Amino acid sequence: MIKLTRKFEYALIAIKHINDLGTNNAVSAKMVSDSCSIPYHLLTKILQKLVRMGILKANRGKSGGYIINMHLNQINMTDFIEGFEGPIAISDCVSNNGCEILESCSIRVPINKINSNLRDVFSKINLNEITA
Amino acid sequence: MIKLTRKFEYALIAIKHINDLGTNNAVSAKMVSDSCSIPYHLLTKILQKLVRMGILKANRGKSGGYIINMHLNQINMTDFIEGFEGPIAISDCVSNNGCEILESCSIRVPINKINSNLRDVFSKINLNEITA
DNA sequence: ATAAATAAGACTATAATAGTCGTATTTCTT
DNA sequence: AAGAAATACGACTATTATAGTCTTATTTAT
Repeated sequence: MIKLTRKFEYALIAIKHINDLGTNNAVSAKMVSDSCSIPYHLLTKILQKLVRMGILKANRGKSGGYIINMHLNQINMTDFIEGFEGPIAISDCVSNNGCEILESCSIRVPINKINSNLRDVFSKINLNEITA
Repeated sequence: MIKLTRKFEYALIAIKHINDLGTNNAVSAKMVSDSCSIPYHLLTKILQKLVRMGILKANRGKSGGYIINMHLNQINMTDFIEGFEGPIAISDCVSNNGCEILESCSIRVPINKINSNLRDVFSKINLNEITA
């Protein structure tokens, strides 16, 4: 119900590991995979997404790897979650997506309020607090 | 990732409907099912759980049904969620349940902090605010 | 050239959630 | 006493979401 996906956890762990090894050294997916016990191919897809999000920068080719591309204290968790997983929507009615009883739903308003509260909580936490 | 289960939504909708029809009239599962478009057999299991939680009281036999058994303003969402779905644990490490890298996990502390924040948010919302 | 790296998409496996079905039990009504 | 209408409960199936694997292409330092 309210549980981070494993991919999301892997993303946080990978970011921390890459961040720990310094801003100048590119860290390869293999290194992260070995150090953090994350399945290699799954990890590469996660890292590629983080590159597309602008959080990591990838150096291709031999002796390539990933480096941190943004200041982690400038990325809040709401943005990070929504960039990684899509909109925070505890119920379909929040995003108007596929709810069949939208018109008649009796709890739409409070559900949306809770959703808004959750976004607020996450927006006050920055990535650097997690990878610190 | 952070999404209410449909069962949980059904529970809220059902509680509201039963509450709306008054404290004295028992409301049958069939009535709730028809009014709220919730699959009957699924609903009955949900209602039975709410009875076990003490939120509803069931009258068995003909002309039986369910009535509200607790003041909804005395039930906060943390308790409700945890009674209905189990402990709020955004990650396995929160509950020490089945996480294989618990010892070496680099993000355990901040994850637990976020989990605690979430429980706080939910504990400030009472059931009556949702079914109001 | 070659080795070691990222990129990307198709595919499979597993787990969680949702929904169905059958049967037993209770109790009001007649 | 019988029947109808209700809750109780467990076993089963279907669907969906998540996790993980495999293959191939591309890039680049040495």
